[in-house]
Amino acid sequence: MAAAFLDTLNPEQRKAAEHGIGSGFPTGAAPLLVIAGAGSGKTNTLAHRVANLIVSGVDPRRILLMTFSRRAAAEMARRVDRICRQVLGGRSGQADALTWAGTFHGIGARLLREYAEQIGLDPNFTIHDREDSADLLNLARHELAVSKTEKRFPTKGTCLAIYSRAVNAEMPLDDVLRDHFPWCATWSAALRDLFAAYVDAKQAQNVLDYDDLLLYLAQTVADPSLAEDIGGRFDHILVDEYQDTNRLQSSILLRLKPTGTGLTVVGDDAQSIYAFRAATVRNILDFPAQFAPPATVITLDRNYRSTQPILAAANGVIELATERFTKNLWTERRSEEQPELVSLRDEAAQASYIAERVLENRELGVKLKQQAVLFRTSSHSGPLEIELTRRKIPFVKFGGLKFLDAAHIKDVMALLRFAENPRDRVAGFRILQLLPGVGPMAARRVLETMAESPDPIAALSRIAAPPRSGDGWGEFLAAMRALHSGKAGWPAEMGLARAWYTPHLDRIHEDAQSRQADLIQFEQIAGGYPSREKFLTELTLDPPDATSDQAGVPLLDDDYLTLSTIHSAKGQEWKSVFVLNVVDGCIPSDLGTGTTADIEEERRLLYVAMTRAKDHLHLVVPQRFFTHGQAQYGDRHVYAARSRFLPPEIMAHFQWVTWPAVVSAEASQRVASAVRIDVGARMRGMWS
DNA sequence: TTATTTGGGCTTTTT
DNA sequence: GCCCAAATAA
Repeated sequence: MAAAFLDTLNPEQRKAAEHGIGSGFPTGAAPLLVIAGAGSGKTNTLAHRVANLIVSGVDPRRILLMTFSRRAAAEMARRVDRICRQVLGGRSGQADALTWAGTFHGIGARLLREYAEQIGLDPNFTIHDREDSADLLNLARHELAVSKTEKRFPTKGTCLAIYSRAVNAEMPLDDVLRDHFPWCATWSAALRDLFAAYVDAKQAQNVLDYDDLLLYLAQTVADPSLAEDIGGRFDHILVDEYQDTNRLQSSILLRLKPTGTGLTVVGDDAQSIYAFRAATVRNILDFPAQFAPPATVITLDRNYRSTQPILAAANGVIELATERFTKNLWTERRSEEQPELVSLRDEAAQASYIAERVLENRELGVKLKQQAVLFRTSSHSGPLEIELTRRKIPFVKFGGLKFLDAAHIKDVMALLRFAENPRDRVAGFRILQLLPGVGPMAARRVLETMAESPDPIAALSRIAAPPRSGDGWGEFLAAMRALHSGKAGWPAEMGLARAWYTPHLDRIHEDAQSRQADLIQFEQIAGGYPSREKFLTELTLDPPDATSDQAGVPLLDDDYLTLSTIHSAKGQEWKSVFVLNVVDGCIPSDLGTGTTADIEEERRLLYVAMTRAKDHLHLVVPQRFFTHGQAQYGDRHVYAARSRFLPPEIMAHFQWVTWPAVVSAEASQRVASAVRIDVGARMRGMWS
């Protein structure tokens, strides 16, 4: 049965798409590892493999597809659907049946709700995001009174990072402290107590944090009969971006498919950039040997994305890595244009350079949507965002601060979550303190009374209004009861929540107006979800990750420039890519230069950024770099050196440019003398 | 007990 | 600049 739709693939891609399909099918596919370099058609290959499985008779509902983000999952489902329609002649609905596509965390949440009864979990658990987890940890921290000791105890954020790494790397606490948090090593015993209290609190409140979604699932499948039950629901499990999974995730996978039958993992060891989240490149490197006989390995090293000079430069960067990588990419896309290494004065010049080049590109026919600006740290794009706004160049920014992190959004989320799960103390603590006259003490008393009762909402109704809470208390009770009853239905409940919150918003925030606009947008987003539970769960696991200069998300047919952290740019590509601040201290980040492993990860980060470009690549090097930790327009700065990942020996891969081009003194003189301004009027204008 | 002010310490990437 | 904790005022 020659499948014509696979003819578009190259021989290696085709091998990956056809592996194990044939004799002994559908249960006989031996484990497969695909090492897929940047731009090697990885997503396309994986989509063809999934489509091929479906076309060959595998029930799509029995395929589990794990991706790194929901966006990636949706894209994969879309492509599979398209291929299936092509092959099966327009019969639709095949890929809709690809019901098990999502992130490890998302799949975990879904399976845990389904198996809750069997593992002693209340299926109505709510999920804490990182901030919530840190807040709960903080409450536990205060109760243990470790915050009062003479020497400063690690902050809640650090505590959570330590906890999270121990869980995700499946490492003992002391090893984690030694390897990653040596300055906290003296707190080992106190941290252990704190984590124990944290776990107790989560269980008493019926909440799970991100790590629990994996941890509970791992514990569930540690039971052989449950593992067989869950693993048996899927004939095939495919995992994308395997280089960015951690030990805990690989444990889950191996317990689901101990023999590796039906297992496919895809990834690129050279693009591993999530070690800070306990991802380990060992997962992908050690994968084949986990099985007997070992997994088949297929390498895709032909790059279809970038021109040869861009690839040569990227290969140059990654070849200097201390660890040898498994492959070098090659391409047949010739070009005369080398990547540019642009040297300029400071970040302000960097911003105008990019604005100008972006517009110039657009004149030449490259739409804004086909261009992107990438950076190591979200805040690095600040000056550029101001410049773009000034020049009215529309942009959307990915990564960094999220919509959901804004205080007013979190307030409304907390109210909804408290109604969903009245035992969720972090949500309750936040909401109660919004009421005038209610502070930490009053809130604590209310929550404690609720916690003791088998029916917390009834208990809440009986509590006497805290002194000085006024009308606020009655209104709060009414809102809580209405929301908890669920009578209004979804998304009407969102309107209810917003109506309750609006007076508080006006009272608390100066800029209530713009925040109110956010909330209206938030209500619209809510309408896209079928229920409150789905809304809360999915928004926590997959928050909208873009912010833009315009109110609301731009329409899909609008043209806009993409600004993104390098991490958030994973898997994407643009015709023209600019990388900001390719300077020691930014790439590598001065915070990430502790160990060799840290530095190597930063090198891969630059490699990932460079390999996003198809035709044009600009690495920008500002010579003067303003340090943070000071007022805006302060002048503390350092003279930055070009990133250590661009040493002299690979400079031949780049074309050097300085900007602005040197102008003769005479010309600049003429420009200066033509300018006339009234400084006095401007001074007076400052006060009128 | 709550609300507001002040001073000191830290400052990344994300499911 | 932002978060946090301690100090101070209501």
